[in-house]
Amino acid sequence: MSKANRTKAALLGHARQQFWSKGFSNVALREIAGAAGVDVALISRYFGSKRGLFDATLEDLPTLDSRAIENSDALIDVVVDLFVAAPRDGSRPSATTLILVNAGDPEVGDAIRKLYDIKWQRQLHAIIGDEEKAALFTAAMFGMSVAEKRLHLSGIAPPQSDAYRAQLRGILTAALAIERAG
Amino acid sequence: MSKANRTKAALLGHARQQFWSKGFSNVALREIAGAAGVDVALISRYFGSKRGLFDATLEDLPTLDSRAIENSDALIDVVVDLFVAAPRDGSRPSATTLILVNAGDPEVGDAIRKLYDIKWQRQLHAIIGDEEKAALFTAAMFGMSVAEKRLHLSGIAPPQSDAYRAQLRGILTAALAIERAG
DNA sequence: ACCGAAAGTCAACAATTGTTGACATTTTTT
DNA sequence: AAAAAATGTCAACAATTGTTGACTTTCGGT
Repeated sequence: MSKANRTKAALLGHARQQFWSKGFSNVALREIAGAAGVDVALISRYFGSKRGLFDATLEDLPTLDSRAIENSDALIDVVVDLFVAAPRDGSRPSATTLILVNAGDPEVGDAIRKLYDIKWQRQLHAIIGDEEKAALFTAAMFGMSVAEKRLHLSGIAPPQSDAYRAQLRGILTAALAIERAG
Repeated sequence: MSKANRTKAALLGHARQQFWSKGFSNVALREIAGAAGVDVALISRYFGSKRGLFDATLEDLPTLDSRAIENSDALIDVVVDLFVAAPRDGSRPSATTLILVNAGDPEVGDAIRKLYDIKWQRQLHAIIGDEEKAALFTAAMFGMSVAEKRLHLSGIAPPQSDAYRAQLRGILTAALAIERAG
């Protein structure tokens, strides 16, 4: 890897870490450049603008591969594993966190929501086969993410315990079991 | 009401509307002052600082009165009513929205979470009587809030329809019904 | 070793933002 | 009506931020 590419990668890594945990507007480019041990000007050169750098981090957003998941039970396994496997040291904030911390930002909010729709919601709909259940499933996912990562509720089990898996599995299963309304 | 108090109230109202929908750091004081038809300098005079004005809006955070709610069934009714009654025109953003849009803000995030704990989580715990169920209940609440107000998922029913009430009631009931893990 | 491109630094910019103090206007009190 | 207090405006500040262009330094190929 060329020197420039290594620098780009370093910038991208720190950018993701910061943008995805504090939100687009709460991060100063000089922080990112400083963390990467490089001058701010390189960001403009390599990524065009702050927004360009942010958009580049969005490439890292994981996709739910609907072909590899046969039914709702398998889906729950995959999602639970994703949640449990996510590092808690802040080195790689989750996709749900990305969405949450940018929820109020008028500049990037729409772009993120659109991306989430394409990379997650459509696959969920395809797997679950019911738009309402897919929406409630998403609600359960984000709810757990907020409760654990943002509110730090003491009623949520430690993130890598079996009890946590059970809670997560419980609410996801329950969301899928809600019978159609009206 | 004195002239000054009316101005204070106007500033406070627009501040709440903006802070609670876009987040603390995404709002410029000149926007708020402009909306109130007054000069920015008055904010410093009446509220000390931007943070002072923000903290003043936090007084409006609704409290869950645990004494008036006898059991979990009544709790669900109250919460569903709160969600359905919330105005959707942005004039009075909900408490959940306040927390979500400020999730990534290092400056005010902690203060808000502490306040939520005092004004909501403890009451929920008292009513439900089980810390784990209270946490899952909160997760369900926030999940629905994200799914509807932020992600605008088409699988969520229109916010004031009976179908929406049913969805909300469904996931809240389900959260309380999850049997203890491990 | 030399040359040129690649990689990076530095200083300065314009815009925005929170905050402050001096000043003007309005309202109340004497 | 005059004085005084309350209310509000205005201009300027210092700090921060994204962005740009000119200048250095580093490095690979000849």
